[in-house]
Amino acid sequence: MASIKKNSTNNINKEIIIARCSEAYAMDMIGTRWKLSVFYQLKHGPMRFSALRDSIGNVTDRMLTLHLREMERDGLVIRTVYPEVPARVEYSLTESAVELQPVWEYLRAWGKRHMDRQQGLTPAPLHDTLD
Amino acid sequence: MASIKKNSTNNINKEIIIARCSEAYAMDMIGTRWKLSVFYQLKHGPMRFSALRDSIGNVTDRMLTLHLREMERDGLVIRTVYPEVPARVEYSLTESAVELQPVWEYLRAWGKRHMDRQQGLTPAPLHDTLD
DNA sequence: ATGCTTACTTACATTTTTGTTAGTTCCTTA
DNA sequence: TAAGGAACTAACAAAAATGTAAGTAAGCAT
Repeated sequence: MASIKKNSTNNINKEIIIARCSEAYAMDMIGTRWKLSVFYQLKHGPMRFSALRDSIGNVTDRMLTLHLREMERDGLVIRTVYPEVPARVEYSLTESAVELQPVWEYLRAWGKRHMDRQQGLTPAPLHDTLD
Repeated sequence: MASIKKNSTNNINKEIIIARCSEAYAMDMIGTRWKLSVFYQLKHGPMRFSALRDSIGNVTDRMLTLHLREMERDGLVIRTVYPEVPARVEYSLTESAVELQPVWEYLRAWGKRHMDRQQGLTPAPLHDTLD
């Protein structure tokens, strides 16, 4: 998120998948840590930076900024600066972002169903756990 | 994916989000590099490990194994071993995984629309790029 | 006994994402 | 002149995901 090495195998694989698969393109754009929270908070209208940060909780300024910047670049949020003092900056969802709503709803329902199905039959953890 | 530190801030944040938000739970389970490709390939029926690897292309044995193991643990794929020689192992989608199909379809359409909207108006890259 | 194939595993290296801490800038009010 | 709040940015550190290269087990054919 801070700097990317264009010709790493990692990045090349990512771009190959994205190029041939719009689902992957979409997933890549919406799948990182704080983006879902941003969608969720902005669902009912614009919010300023600090309100967003406080209502999400647990995000640092830096993390929120990084994710918002990516979302802005990707056409998912709009950033509006009001020339007041102290500064007021509001974020809102774009048309495209609003159109993702059905996905969240479906995934929410699916998630609940699946979680229930998995109850009780969850096997041992897959990875080593330190601590 | 190899080892996770239970009480890192990173992991704790992740678990907080997952705990209060089934969409996040779902996204967490389906959002890593090769999983979408696995869903896609297995859509029409079971496949053996090598076929999966070859049809995805660009995956290494290790990466494919890791992702399949997670998906198995998470109730998304079923692993069936046929006691032949050389070994034959087939992977297939679970009910739950099949029920994700609408999501892929929606995201595919959304991805295309959004990609078009973004055409031409793509600003400069967000991050530094080395090389 | 050796080689062959499939489906892995191991040990290690690199890249990417996430987090920590401490600034900075702008203008305003005390 | 100093303090203050909002919205950041910079430098650095840690954790997690991904990739590379080589090796392993099982057992049949040679």
